[in-house]
Amino acid sequence: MAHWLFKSEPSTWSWDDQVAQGDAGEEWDGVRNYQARNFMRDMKKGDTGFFYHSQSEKAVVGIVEVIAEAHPDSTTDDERWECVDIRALRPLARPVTLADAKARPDLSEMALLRNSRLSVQPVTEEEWRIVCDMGGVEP
DNA sequence: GCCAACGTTGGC
DNA sequence: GCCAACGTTGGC
Repeated sequence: MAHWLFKSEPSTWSWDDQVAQGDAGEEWDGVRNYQARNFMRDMKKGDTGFFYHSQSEKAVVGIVEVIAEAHPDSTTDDERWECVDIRALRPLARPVTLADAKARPDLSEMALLRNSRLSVQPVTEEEWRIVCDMGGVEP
């Protein structure tokens, strides 16, 4: 099972919005970047990911699960763009901030730190365990 | 609010 | 196919 990171501006789509969708989840639509789209195409049902708040908060706040694999993005007729569906699994006991992650030498290779503009990113098994541990949540 | 980094577009 | 111009994102 692979791990990922989904980035969102809380003012546009927040963790609370995601939680409100319950187990039905929601499309991760609106992505218009090939790299991010390609990562979504690689996702499998049951993969898990971090939900990251950009802008004001800059922290991983929750864990989500992929519940539907890549399909056309309903917000556009452009067939190039696809997205997955995700649902909220559980919040982190303590959000892991960007500053927290930067302070960890063992997270220095994380895509979040190396390419801050990528909105959907892969997370390695090791990074997954470290961030879950820092956040006080079961991996 | 600014600016650096990066992706995309379009002219040649 | 290259590269300059432009737009967007996100950290500070």
